Amino acid sequence: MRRPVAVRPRRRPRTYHHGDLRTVVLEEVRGIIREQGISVVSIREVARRARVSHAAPSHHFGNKAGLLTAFAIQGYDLLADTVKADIAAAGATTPPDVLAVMGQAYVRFALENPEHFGVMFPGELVNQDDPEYGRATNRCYGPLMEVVTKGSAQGTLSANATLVATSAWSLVHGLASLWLSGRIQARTGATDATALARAVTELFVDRMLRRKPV
Amino acid sequence: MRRPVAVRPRRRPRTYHHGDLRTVVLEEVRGIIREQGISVVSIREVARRARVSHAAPSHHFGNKAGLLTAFAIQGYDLLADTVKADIAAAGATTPPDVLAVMGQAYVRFALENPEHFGVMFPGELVNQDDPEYGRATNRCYGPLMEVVTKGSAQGTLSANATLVATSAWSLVHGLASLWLSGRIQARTGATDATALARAVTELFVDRMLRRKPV
DNA sequence: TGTACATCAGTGAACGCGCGTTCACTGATGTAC
DNA sequence: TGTACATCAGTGAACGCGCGTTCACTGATGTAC
Repeated sequence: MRRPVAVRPRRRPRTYHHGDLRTVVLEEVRGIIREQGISVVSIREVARRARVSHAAPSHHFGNKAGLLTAFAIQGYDLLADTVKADIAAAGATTPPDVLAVMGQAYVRFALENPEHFGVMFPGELVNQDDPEYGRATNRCYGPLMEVVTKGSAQGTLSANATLVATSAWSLVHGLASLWLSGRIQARTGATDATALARAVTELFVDRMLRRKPV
Repeated sequence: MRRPVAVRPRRRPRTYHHGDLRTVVLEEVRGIIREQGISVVSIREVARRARVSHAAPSHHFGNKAGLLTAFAIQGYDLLADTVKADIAAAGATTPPDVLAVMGQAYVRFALENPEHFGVMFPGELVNQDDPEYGRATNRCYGPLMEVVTKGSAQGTLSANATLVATSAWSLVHGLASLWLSGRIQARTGATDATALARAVTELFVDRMLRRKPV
């Protein structure tokens, strides 16, 4: 079975040690969700796609909850990176501008990574006690709280900053969720999610954050 | 096994025909989700709780997708009823007022029926081709489109009414989702969802719908 | 440069379980006469 | 009021399947000397 001649040609004749199995397994999780849905994710299916024995993923992630927790953590890190990069790219500095960019980045992340987004939020699948999980979520919420606090102190955001932050977050989260479930397209005929996200976000910022009070 | 003397005391010695199995099964679906999570829902578990053979639910719903579709349909009907009742109770008549009430009713529905809410929106579990499903969702979206169209024609809602409607829907959907996942409580320390929903909705209506333009 | 050895990553077999679906059946109900 | 019969609702056994987890193991790697 381990002879150089390939008895099972599709079986990778590579080394015994995979090299980067952890990364590959997380990619396969994503692939399964994208192609077949989250209910199909299993340790055995993921191992099959990665061409390793089904005990190998358990070796890395402990159990199924550990696997999905790792996938969710990857999602939070990616979200934090996306938001950070977009703020830098837009050169946004004032709290209202930063908030507007953050909102669009949030939606962009969800649309580009629906597989992660769908695992990060229901929460039922994930081991929320994992300290890495807490660290990763803090990387996302920290910047939001920071900008809201700053804007509140400066007076560039209205006094009830927490309420505004909650509204902003709800707005973009709901927009992303409804778009991903296909409801918005079905009901409004919209086809360009990015344009819609920009319109919704800018409307919100203009009206709610009084960027240019008249 | 069917003698009057109860061999298995917990087994209902009732009639062979259950009488209202369909209703009971849907209640058990709700119970399972509430107590153990949606991943635990299965035809066999639902049958166990209803004290019938596991073939009985299949007889009513065809298969598992049929069961969850029926549950989602029940949710949409309940949502439509909730919104309708709240509008009537509030005596709202102008489009902005109606929209504000609808938003709060949407959140109230989600908070009071998290089990249904969680099945209605992911969509992966549900047979969306079911004509009853289409009917039930139309009962929900119809009134929203109606009030937006009316307000747009009257001029009581801003011209880009579809954008406002999408924003409103996203806002309350996101608020409900994030609250149910526990994120908002964890991050803002809020404890009263109803009060928060009122505050968010009223802020939105006041700023976005220009009820009293200054 | 070579060797011994500890550590690590992945294997493969085994376990017990709960699941969805199907099917011939049977008990109960209700309707026609 | 009684009877025959069609229809309906629920039964119980059987099927094959994929799953998560565990465990003794083995091949590969890397480090100390």
